[in-house]
Amino acid sequence: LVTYNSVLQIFSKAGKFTEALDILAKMEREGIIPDAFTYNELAASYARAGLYEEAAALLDKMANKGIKPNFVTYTTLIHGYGNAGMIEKALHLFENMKKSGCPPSISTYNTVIAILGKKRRLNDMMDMLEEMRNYGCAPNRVTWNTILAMCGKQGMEKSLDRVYEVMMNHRVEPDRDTFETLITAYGRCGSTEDALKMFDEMLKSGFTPRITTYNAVLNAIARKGDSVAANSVINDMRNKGFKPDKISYSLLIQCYAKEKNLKGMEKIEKGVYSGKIYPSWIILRSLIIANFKCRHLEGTERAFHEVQKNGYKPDLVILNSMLSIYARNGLFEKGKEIFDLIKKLELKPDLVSYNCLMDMYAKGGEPWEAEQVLNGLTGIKPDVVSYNTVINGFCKQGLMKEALRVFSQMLREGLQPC
RNA sequence: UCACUUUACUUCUGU
Repeated sequence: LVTYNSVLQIFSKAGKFTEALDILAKMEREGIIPDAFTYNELAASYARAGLYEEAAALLDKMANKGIKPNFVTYTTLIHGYGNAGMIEKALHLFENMKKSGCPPSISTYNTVIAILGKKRRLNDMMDMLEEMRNYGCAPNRVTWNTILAMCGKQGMEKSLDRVYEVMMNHRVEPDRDTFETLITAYGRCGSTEDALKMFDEMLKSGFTPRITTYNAVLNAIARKGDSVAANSVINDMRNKGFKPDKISYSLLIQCYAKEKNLKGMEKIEKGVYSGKIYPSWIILRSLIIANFKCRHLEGTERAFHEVQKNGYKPDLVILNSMLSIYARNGLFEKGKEIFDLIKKLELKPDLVSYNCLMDMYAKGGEPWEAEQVLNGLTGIKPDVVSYNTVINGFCKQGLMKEALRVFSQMLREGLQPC
């Protein structure tokens, strides 16, 4: 049974569902009864892939087979809901878990806290910490790391300082993950100095950096667009025997973009397009976004072309960026092609896509067409950007009356002008 | 043999 579970785990981690399910079927054929581990592993792999419904369905399946879900099962499923942004479902399942007599573990609390933090529900998060304490569960290092990471993502530098201080006062020993979290968190708050300080602290505490550590440092530097410093980190890591990976390159690209340093970007592009640097999805995607941010049409198109050439399926962020840059350059036909491509790829244009489409008409001197798109939206609620786009289109043509008409329509929809 | 934190990118209007 353990052997089967291990094999199943390998397929699960690789995202190979069919193979994983084959293992399950094989177990049943051979009379090996799957246990909670088996189902938990399956649940985790569904959760990782964002298939929360399939994951949740396993609860019923387990019940049918007479296997009691344990706290790992619940934690996994709660995590799955959280990943998919289904926060209410996650909290609901957490309540059900307690009601069903399955006591939450510290990991369950950590999961819930992470979900609340991601959704910026800070008060609920504090409540959950309180509940956890009352429950007799002391925060562990993962809990602290979670809170530190959250402070960083929200850019709350003061809180970050404070939480770190409190953590120290509680005599919680930071580990390598803690330091990496701190480096990233300070970087996100815009404080490269503190990020570098944390890197020093980490070394002083006797931890050996890994590639993720260097990337965390690189991240802090890249946000400032200091490519000289970034390249010196790359050199450092090379000297320590680490080869920059795709994330390192991606960070370097972002750094150049921030700096509006097209020359620097070209240097990497040359490496990627000549095959010296492996054209991974992450790198090509970064190149599109970086060129897009620099409003560099040619570079954006080139990178987009490479994505397709290498057999990757562009996602909506990429396609919307293409729509946007074509709108900005008045390349109507190309924009239409992207819109068709979205459908051909069986993706659903989202509000951003439609806003770009409207912008294309608005900038092309066809505000009426833009308004038609606006009024033709089904299943998507236009937002302030949509209205602003159309209003702007009319204004550009000097059609103030029409602009005002759309403006009042927007007010009627209950949208606040800005 | 399973779960929680921990390195990249996140796109649209106006000024």
